[in-house]
Amino acid sequence: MALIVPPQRDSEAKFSHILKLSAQVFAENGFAGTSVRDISRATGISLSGLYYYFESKQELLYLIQNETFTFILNRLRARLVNSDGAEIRLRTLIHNHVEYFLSHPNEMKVLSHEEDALEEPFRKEVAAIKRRYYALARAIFAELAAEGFAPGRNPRIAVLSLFGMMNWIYKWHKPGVDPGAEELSAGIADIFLRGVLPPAVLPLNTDANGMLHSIPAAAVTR
Amino acid sequence: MALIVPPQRDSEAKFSHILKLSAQVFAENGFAGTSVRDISRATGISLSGLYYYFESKQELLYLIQNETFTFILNRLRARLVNSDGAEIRLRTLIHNHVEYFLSHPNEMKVLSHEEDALEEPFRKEVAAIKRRYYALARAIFAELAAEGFAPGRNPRIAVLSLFGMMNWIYKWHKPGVDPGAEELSAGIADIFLRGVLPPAVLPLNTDANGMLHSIPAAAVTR
DNA sequence: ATAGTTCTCGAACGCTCGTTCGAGAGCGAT
DNA sequence: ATCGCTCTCGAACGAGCGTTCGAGAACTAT
Repeated sequence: MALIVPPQRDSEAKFSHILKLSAQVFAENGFAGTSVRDISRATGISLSGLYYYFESKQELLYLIQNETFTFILNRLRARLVNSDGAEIRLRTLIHNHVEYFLSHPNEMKVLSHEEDALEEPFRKEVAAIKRRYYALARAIFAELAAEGFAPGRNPRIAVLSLFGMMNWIYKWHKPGVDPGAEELSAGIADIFLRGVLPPAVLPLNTDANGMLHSIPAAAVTR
Repeated sequence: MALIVPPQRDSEAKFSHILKLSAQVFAENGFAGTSVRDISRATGISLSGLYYYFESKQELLYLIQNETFTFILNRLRARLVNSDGAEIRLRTLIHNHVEYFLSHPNEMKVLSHEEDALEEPFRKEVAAIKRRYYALARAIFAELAAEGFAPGRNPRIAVLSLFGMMNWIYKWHKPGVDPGAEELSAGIADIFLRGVLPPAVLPLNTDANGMLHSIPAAAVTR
C-alpha cells in the first residue's frame, strides 16, 4: 500500500491562473455576458477541459468571490490586532479595503458588481462573509461613537455610505491618473471621519498632519 | 389633402409602460440576464410585437437610461435656478439625486448597474449626459471651495466619493426600514459637507438645526 | 513494462437567444 | 366599400449557450 503522498497537484497553479483570468473576463463582460467559451479562449484550455477544474459556471463565480472576500476579511482581522483606537481602526479598515481594490480591480469588480448573479447555495455562503465584514465595520463605528464621534448619527447610513465611497472606486479609478491606495484611502477616511463629527463640536483635535484624534466626550457641547 | 393631425398614438402610453416594466425586469435579472422573451412575459405583449416599439434590446436599454438620466439632469437644472449659495446648491443636487433614486429604484439600478452593457452608438450618448451631470457637480464643488470649504482637497476624489455614497444606495436601501429621501439626502449631505472641511477650521458656523453655512475665508487658519 | 491517477479534449446534447418575416386585425378618413 | 395606417402576432432563422461523455495522452510509482 502506497504512502499517502500529498499529490502536490500540477493543477494548483493552473487553477489559480484560471480564477485570475476568469475574474478578468467577468469584469470586462459581466458574468451573464461571459460564456464558458470566452474563458476557454482566454485561458487556452479547451471548453470541456475547464470542467475538470470547476463543476459549473456558477461555482466558478463563487470561487472567485469567496476567495476574494475571505482574503480581505482575514487580512483586515490580522491588521486590526495591531490597531489601537477607533480612528486608527477605521482607517485600517478603509486602507485594507482600498488597497485590495486597487491591487485586484478585476476581482473587486466581480465581487461588487456580480453579487446578484450568484444563485443558491453559493449565494448564502458569500452573503455570510459579507455579513461578518459589515458587522466588523459596524463594531468599529460603534467604538468611534463611544469615543465621542458621531453622536446621533444613523450608524447604518453612515457605514453604508462609507462602503458606497469605497465600492464605487471601480467605476472611476484610473491607475496612473488617480492617486494610489495611500492617498485615496486617506482622502476617503478624512471625508468620512470629519463628516461624521458632531454638529457643534468646537476645536478639532488635529495633529501637524491634520489627522484627527479622538475627542474627549466632555468637549462635545451638544 | 388631409390636415396633418397629430396622431396622438394609442401606443404612447403603452410604450411608457413597456419602459417601466423593462426597467423592472432588467433591475431584477440584469441586462444580459434578461431575454426579450422575459419582457414579453412581463408586459403581455408578444415577442415579435415588442419590436414594433423598439428596434433592438440594446435600444431598449438606451431608451431607459437616456430618459432617466435626462430627467434627473433637467430637474436638477430647474431646481438650481432657485438655489443660492454653494452649500444649498450642493444639497439641492444631493436631494434631487437621492429623491429620484428612491422613487424610481428600478430605473436607477439600471442606470447605475448597466452602464457597461450599452454598446455604440448608444454608449456615447449616455456618456455625454453623464459628463454634463458630473461637470455640474464639479462646478458646484468649485463654488464650495471658493466659499472657503474644502481647501486642498482633490476635487475629483471628493465628488466621485459623493457619487459613490449616492449611487450605492440601490444596493442596500429598503423602503419602510431605511429613511426616506429627506433624511437620507440630509445625512449624506452632512457627511460630505463636514467631510470636506479644512483640517484646522475652528468654530463651525452652524444654525439651530446644525446646518452648515459658508465659512469666511478669513476664518480658515491654515 | 505495467497500472493507476491526473489531466485534456473533440464532438455532441438539448435548449435559449435576438431578430425577422409576412399575414392580418382594428380603425378612422375618404 | 375601400384605402392606408397603426398595431399585433405565430412561426421560424441561425447562432450561441452550459454541460456531458468517452477516449486517450501524460505522468508517477512500482
